[in-house]
Amino acid sequence: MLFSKILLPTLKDAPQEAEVISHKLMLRAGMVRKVASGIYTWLPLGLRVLRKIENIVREEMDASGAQEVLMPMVQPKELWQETNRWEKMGPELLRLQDRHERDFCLGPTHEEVITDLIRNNVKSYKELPINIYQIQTKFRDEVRPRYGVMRGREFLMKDSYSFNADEACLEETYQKMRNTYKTVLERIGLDYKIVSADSGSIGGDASEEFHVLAETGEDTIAISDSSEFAINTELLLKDGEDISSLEGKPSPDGNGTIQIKKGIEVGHIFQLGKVYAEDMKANVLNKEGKASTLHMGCYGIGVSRLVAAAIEQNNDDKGIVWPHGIAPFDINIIAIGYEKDQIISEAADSLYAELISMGYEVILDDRKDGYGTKMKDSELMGIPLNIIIGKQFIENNEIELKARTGESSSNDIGDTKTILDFFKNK
RNA sequence: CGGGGUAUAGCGCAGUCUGGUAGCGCACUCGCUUUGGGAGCGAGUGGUCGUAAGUUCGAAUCUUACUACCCCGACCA
Repeated sequence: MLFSKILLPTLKDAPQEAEVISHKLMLRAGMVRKVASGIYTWLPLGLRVLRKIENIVREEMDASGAQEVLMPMVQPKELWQETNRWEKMGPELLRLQDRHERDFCLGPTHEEVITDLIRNNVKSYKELPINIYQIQTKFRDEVRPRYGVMRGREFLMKDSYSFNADEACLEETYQKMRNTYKTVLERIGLDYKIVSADSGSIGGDASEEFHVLAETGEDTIAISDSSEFAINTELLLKDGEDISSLEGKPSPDGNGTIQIKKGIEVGHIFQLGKVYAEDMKANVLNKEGKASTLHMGCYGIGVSRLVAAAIEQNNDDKGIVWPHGIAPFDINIIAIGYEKDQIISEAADSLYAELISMGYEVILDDRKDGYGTKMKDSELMGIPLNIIIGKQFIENNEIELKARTGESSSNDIGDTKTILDFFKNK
C-alpha cells in the first residue's frame, strides 16, 4: 500500500467533539469519521484493524466448533412479539415500517431470529449441541452514544447462540465459549478481567462479562488483589453504599482485599436457559421421542468496541501503540526523498516488494514530505516497525529499523533476518 | 428525559460584550528551493458565520424559536 494512494487523512489537532483518548486518536489517525451521533464510517486504516480483530474472533469461533451464519439486520415485529420484547424494549429498539406499513425493527440482537431458525430446522437431540454465530452490524438507539465507536448506536458485534439438550450440556458449551473468549483477548494482546455479572433483564443463570481494564471504562469492577476474583460492583453494593467504600474490604471470595478498577465491557456470555425457547416453542425430540425444550446460551463480543478498547490500553503521547496482532500494517517504509532520488525509490520499492513476498503487511510512505512529518504520522498510526531509507542509505548503504516502542538499529538493506526476529520476539 | 456547554473554511481558533458586509494558524493548489523530527519564499483555492424568523439603513454580532453535536446524570446483553 502506498501512503500517497490510500485515503488516510491524519490530523494534527483532535476535533473538539472527541473527549477520550481512543476517540481522539482514531479521528487523528484517520481511522473513522462521524456520520451522525454514534454512527461512523470506517476509513481504510480503521477498517484494517477492525478486520484483524474480526478475523481473530472468527478463527477462534471456528476452532471452537461454532458455525458462521449471517442474519438480517431488519427483523419483523411478529418475531419480537413472540418473546414480548416488541413491547418490553423501549425506544432503543429502532422501529420502522416498509411500504406496506408492516412493522420492523433494526436488530439490536438476534435471539428471536436465531431461535426461529433453529426451531424450524433442528428437530432431533442428535443434532445438538449446536452453536451458531455471526459477525454483523447491530443497531441500538442508545440514550446517549459517546466516546466515538466505544458506545456507538451502530456497531459491529460477534454474537453467537448455542442450543443444548440440557443444563449440563449448556454448561459445557458455556465453558468452551469462556475459554474461546480468553484466547481471543490474549491473541489481541489485551489486559482483561472476567467479571461476574448481573444477568439483568434477560434472566437465566450464569453470566460473565469480559472487561478490558482502562481508566476510561464505563463500568466499575471490584477485583481481588490476590486472586482471579472479579465482580461488577453493582452486585456488591447495598442500598446507599458508595463505590469507594468497597476499596480495601476483604474480597468476597476470601482471598485478599478488594481493588476498584474501571473496565470496558467487550464481551458478555450468558446461560439463558429455556426462556426464549419456551416463549418461541423451540423443541427437539429427545431419546424418548418426546418434545424437549432447548437450553440456550448467548455469547457476545463487541468487535468495533474492541478497537477503541485496544487503543485505550495501548497509547502514549505520540499516538497509538498497536499490539502486533491487530496493527493495520506491520511495517512502514519511510523513504525520505522518494520522489526525487532514484537510489532511494528503487531501494524502497524493492524492499517493499520483498517484505510483502515474505508475508508482511507493508505501507510505503512515498509522500513528498520530510522525516519529521512521516515519523509523526507513523507514530500516530502506531505501526510497530518503521524502516527508514534516507541519507544513511545513500552514504553508508544502511537502513534504520525503528520500533514504535523506541528501540532502533542500523542495518544492511539485505538484512531481512533482523526484521523477522523483530516480529518473532513479540 | 433533567443539568451544563458548543456551533465562524477540512481541523484548531479569533472576531460577538460595543452592529458597518469575515480573519489567523495548519491543511489544500501552483511555482521554486528544501528533505533524518510536523520545512522556506512567492502566488492562490475554499465560508449563504448551524437553521428560520424578527429588530435595524445595515446582523457572525442584538431578540425569539428550532436543530445538530459534546459532556455529566438517568439508561444499557
